[in-house]
Amino acid sequence: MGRWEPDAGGRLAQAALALYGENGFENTTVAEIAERAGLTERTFFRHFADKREVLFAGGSALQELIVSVVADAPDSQAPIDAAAAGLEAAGEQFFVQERRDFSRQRQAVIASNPELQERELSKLAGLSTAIADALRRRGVDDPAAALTAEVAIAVFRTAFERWIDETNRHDFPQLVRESLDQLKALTAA
Amino acid sequence: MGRWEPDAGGRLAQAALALYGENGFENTTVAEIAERAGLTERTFFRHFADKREVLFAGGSALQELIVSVVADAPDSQAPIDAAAAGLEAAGEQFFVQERRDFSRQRQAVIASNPELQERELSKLAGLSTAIADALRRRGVDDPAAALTAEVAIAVFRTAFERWIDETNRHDFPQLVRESLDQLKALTAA
DNA sequence: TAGATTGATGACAGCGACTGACATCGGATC
DNA sequence: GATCCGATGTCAGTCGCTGTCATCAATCTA
Repeated sequence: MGRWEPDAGGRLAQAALALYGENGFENTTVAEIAERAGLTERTFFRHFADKREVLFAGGSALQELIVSVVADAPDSQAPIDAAAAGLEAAGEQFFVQERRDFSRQRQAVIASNPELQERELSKLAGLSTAIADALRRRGVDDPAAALTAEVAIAVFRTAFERWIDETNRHDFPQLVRESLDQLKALTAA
Repeated sequence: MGRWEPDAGGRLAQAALALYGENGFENTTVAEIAERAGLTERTFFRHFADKREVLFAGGSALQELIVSVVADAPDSQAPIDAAAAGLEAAGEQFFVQERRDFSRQRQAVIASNPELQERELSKLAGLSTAIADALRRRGVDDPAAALTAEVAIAVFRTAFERWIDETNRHDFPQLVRESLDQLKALTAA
């Protein structure tokens, strides 16, 4: 048995999401989050750079997975399809049925606060440049790489919104494919 | 003669840009900005919502101009061309030769600080939705309106980067047209 | 013209996000 | 068994930002 309860970061993230949902982001203090997690405010800032980051901690693993799939895609695959394959793979690992309620709650919190929306935009921009870099390493040149990455982000957002939707019955990879097909049809017109 | 020196907001913005450039955004306190402008910290926050916003105050006028041009574009014009016309008009009014140094300095400050980059992303996202709304009012339906707006933002960013560039000799509207043409050629391939 | 009103600013107290420095102590290492 | 290490606690401090009330020149009003 360790000196402390395990998974301090996870407990902090869980407490934060719960409190942000209950009282709103701006009405929640970091001290309250830490207290619910059985820790101190100082420890919160050792695990997360700031009060917003606690909602985006999982993003780096997501990004790494997408980038690795794009990097390992067969050469025959078109850039946009390689990027979409990355999104599908991410969906299979991160956006699964059991996490839908969590994702919904998290997204509701983000949607209700401008500071959190700013951070989300920043994270998506970072993901876009990471995908663009991966495409360039595949030999795609600019500005095609950057544009393809931005389109991929648009597909990702669309698919995620649909996946979150109450009435949705499809899984994330399928929604990625549908969104991508619709986009292709649009640009073909 | 008034009770106070005129243009308090302008003086604050000027002092802020200078200090951010001299010492960096995070090493500059709002009290310092206010002092250089001959005002108090409290007054700063009456003119600007927060320490970042002082660099983005002009953005609303830019957005309004772009939206109005998009709204008044002839019906015969394709959505993307209407959006581009808005960007060109904005360039003629805001991105003129005399302001190039100012824009460069401002952009250098933003580029050197993540918080400011977040705010800029947020402003561009707001501009994108405003353009998309204007296009919808012209009868463009989704998702074409949203996608066209995002493409317009990409064109704007590209044109702005080139306009800022030391070696550039072209004016902003021309760079908008060039960037748009390159983008069209890309999607046509 | 005297008095009321307005609007931009100042003064001040206070909260909360975030940081630096140092102490603590169970577990791993040698 | 001594030593080191790493996660946490404690505490003081800075700074962004807000609420509240006072000030006072300009302007309006009776």
